[in-house]
Amino acid sequence: MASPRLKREQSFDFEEASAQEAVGSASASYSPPGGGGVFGISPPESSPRDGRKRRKDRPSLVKHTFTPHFDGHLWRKYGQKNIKDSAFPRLYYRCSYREDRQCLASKLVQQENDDDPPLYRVTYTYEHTCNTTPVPTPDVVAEQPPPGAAGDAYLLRFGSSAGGGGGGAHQQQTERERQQQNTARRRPFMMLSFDSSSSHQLHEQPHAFPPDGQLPATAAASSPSSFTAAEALAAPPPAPLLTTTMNDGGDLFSTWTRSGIE
DNA sequence: AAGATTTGACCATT
DNA sequence: AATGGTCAAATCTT
Repeated sequence: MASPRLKREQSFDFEEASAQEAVGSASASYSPPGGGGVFGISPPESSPRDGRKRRKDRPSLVKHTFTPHFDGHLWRKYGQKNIKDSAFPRLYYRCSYREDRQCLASKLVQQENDDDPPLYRVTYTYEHTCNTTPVPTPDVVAEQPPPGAAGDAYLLRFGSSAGGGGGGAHQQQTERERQQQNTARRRPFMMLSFDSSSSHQLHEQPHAFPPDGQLPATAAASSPSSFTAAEALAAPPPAPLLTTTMNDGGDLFSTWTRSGIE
């Protein structure tokens, strides 16, 4: 129509952000058909209409992080939608090389809390086939491998991507966000260097862990390198709930919930 | 000017 | 029917 653009006031749904969003959903976690990469992703096969594919057939990996934009890959935002069950909108990103390398990797970023260090739930879909060199991600995330590969094991990665080729790929999105949001409340990134030299990162959590929950976080302190599910398998907690808090020093905060997909 | 982002609308799935 | 996800055009920034 003649209306170039109707800037509609985006009235956010102030639903009081009740913490009752998908609590203990009986939805299955998702069962990947075959083995693949980290996601156990299967080839896209055929995409008649492009995009609109069955959400059920898409492998997804849910992660929690404070820096959803710093995962070592370049993403291009292609959409935003407000979810009914969430007080914050959901951001849709796709690999910047999607057209260049047909990288179907995509991710959904959704803010869960409005805490000082807001926690974002990132849902990765498909794996990167762009063959790009991921940059080190100074962030702490909790990965949940698809069931079937190793059962209900989780994978905690602290500052993953040890490669660090230094491709010099600056995150344009980050700059963009800073200008647009300009929250001025965000403190500089937390450089979490899990090195054996310093042992004051993962411990002294003010919050009490589950009685029987042997949080790998403690073990992580001992294992500066990447923490593998194998370690966690040593003592699988009865409750699939991981809650890692960070002390006032502002360092770490991991939250993993089994109800990733709803 | 090009690329990236934003917003609205359409469509697919549930 | 409702929600979520994606596409497309327009807009903005670099």
